[in-house]
Amino acid sequence: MSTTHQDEREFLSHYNIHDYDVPLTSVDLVIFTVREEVLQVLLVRRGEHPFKEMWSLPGGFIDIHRDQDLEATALRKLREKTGVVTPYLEQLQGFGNKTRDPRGWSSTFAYFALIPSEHIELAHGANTEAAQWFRVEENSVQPELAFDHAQILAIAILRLRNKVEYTSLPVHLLPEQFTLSELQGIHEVVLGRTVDKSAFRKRIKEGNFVEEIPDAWRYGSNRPAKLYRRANQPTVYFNRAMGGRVEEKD
Amino acid sequence: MSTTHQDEREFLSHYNIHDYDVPLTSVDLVIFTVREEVLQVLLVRRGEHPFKEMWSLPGGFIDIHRDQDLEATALRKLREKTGVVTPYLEQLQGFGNKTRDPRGWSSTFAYFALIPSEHIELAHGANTEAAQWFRVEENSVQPELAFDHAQILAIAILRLRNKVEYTSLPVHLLPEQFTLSELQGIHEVVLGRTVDKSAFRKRIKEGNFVEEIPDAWRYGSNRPAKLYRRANQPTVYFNRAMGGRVEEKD
DNA sequence: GCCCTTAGTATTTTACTGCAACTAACTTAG
DNA sequence: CTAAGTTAGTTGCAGTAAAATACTAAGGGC
Repeated sequence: MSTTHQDEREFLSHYNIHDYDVPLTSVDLVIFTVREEVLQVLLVRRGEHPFKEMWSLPGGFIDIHRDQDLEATALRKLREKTGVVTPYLEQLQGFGNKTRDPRGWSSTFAYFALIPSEHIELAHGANTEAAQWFRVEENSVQPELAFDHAQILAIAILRLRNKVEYTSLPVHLLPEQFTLSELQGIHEVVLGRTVDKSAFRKRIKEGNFVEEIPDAWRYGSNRPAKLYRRANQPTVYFNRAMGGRVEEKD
Repeated sequence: MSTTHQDEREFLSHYNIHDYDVPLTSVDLVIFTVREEVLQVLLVRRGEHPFKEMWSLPGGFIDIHRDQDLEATALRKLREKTGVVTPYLEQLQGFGNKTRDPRGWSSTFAYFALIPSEHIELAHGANTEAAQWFRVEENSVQPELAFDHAQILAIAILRLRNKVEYTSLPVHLLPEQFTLSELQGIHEVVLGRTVDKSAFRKRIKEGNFVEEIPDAWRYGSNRPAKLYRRANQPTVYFNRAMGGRVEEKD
């Protein structure tokens, strides 16, 4: 046993990653928010080769000296671009093949973040490396994207729609305080269809993932609405979609 | 534009990954089957450092010269260990941090495979690198595992149970021909509870992911059962669990 | 003070699950 | 040859939950 341990120390002292042909490994982010009543995604204009000057998902290489783990890399990139430090963040999926990056065999861990639209300070970066919100149209975005980022985005949109349908996750797209109608609106914007009010409110009551803010109301030119905030709960999963119809054009 | 392209060529001709500190990147596999009426997972005994002689998930480094993409790496490893060439295979999740591998910052793409238990030729490899099936007990397996493989396995088991509950995926754990009772048995073994027969058969009918084999029956000492095979359909998702009770001990 | 609008609740109607009983088709024992 | 035992597969019913819709509540504007 002790021999094995000594063997291992011996082995490690001679190990050098630069002796091997390894792939590039990066982390990319799909950052969603709802602005102007519409789902939007954050893109950055690339300041360097390859794909210089094309729009792409924010991301970059793992800094093996500064980053403890993959999530730390993702959070660092998110913070650099948006200033947001406590987003909803989950891993989307890995992508890796010979051809996605002209520099060589490349793999990436794609992450998926939700942030409220308010108080976001986008990174400018002198002309290049600028960040900007783009509207999500159906399954994609208007500009052509670098690498295989269009594919990653499409998968992220699917995943988002699915999670909005089946989990309590949409609360992360709203600011601190919100009304139930606003939360329902988020559902409708992301899913692209109306949602039944009583089914929606029943889910809210049963899920316990939001709580009333005592004595807080949003006033308008009609009956005031109760204000809610996120409860300190992990994501809740529901096993059914909610009722609703696809909106008809009129 | 042409200038940008020339710039990019210039840039690429000088790019050398060995100039950078990069993480290790590997692919690991969680291979499930149902044998002896019980869920089992394939492990290999490590023949080399680090963690020499410990049990671990099968896997290894991406061979950037032979592997087209991540899935190709996963399929190659699966084939080397089991001989199986057409498994059900999906990506589980990525794992990566500073500490999981003593050789340095390491990331892995974990895959999740289902294979039928029949006709599997396990790799022997002279004493070391031997592959063996282990019973899944609750959320883990009896031997201690190398790296963070116990964590990866636990997540894979959760994912499997969830998918068995909500998708048509269990068909991939059975051989070419099977009866509906056998398929129901797979559900019960993986989920650890009984499943209602009529709810189960209703799901089968609606899902269209299996088809009757004409004139084929399994005979026993009682009424013969119709034989079925997988239909050529992608995985079907259901939005409800099926009825059933947790088995009571007697 | 009435109307309009949005918030929020109650009721009815409809569909489907969960459960259990039932029939079907074979083998084996006597 | 028949009865018993076992597993395959279907049917029917009752309780429950979801979808649809009608309703009440509470403000502001005029």
